[in-house]
Amino acid sequence: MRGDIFQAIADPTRRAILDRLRDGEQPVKQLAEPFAMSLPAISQHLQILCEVGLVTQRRVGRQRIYQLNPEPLQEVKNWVSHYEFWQEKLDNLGKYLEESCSES
Amino acid sequence: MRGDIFQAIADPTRRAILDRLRDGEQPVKQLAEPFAMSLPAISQHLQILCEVGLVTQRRVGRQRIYQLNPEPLQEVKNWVSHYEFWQEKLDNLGKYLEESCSES
DNA sequence: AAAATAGTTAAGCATTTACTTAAGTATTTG
DNA sequence: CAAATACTTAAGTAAATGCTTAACTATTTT
Repeated sequence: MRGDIFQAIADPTRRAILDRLRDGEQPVKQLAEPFAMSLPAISQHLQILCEVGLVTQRRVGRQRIYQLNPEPLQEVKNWVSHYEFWQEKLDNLGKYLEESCSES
Repeated sequence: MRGDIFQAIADPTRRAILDRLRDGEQPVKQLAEPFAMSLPAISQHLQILCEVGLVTQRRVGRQRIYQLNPEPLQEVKNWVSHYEFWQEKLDNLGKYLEESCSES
């Protein structure tokens, strides 16, 4: 299970594919339908999702059925959760001044 | 606040910088210290983090103090949370067969 | 005012990424 | 068995990414 999960979910198309798979397992063609993109492109995205374990595949006839496996998202959840204490802290502090990203 | 937050946290160096900032606000040089990378590289990463709002900066003398602002991580948390129902569902189903990513 | 410090901005470069089209592999159907 | 279907794999490409070094800006120190 190589590949980085943060990298895997960085691409909006890949996130949309995962979102789609929440409606249930689906063959590639059906999955690809809403995207303005070639089938190979989707196939490649699925490969990447598979490599980090976010999807699994199985064959049914000439179709490949892809299924969601959200378990690797735990790593993301865990990482984000480290910042929740901070969130509260900020909430308690109330509003603060927003600084720009590049003021000379 | 342009830029994609999923993209921003996709890079391991950037995540490490954020992790570091949990210990408190810091000037660039101090932040950069543990990384085997030039100062401009860190500065560029900070720029990207700033653009998605994950850090804010302020000047103190000739230093730029960077501070963590975890609020934008809420978007990530929200997205991931959509998959928690799924997690439970899988847990209840128990173990299932792991398929490979490329079996012919 | 000159030199040092802290950092950014600019320019260039190698790699990776996200596609594309074309060709190949299974499987099923006529 | 030939044609169609559902993909994947391969090869190529343009654009984005993550660095580098060199030059610039702002502030402080001497």
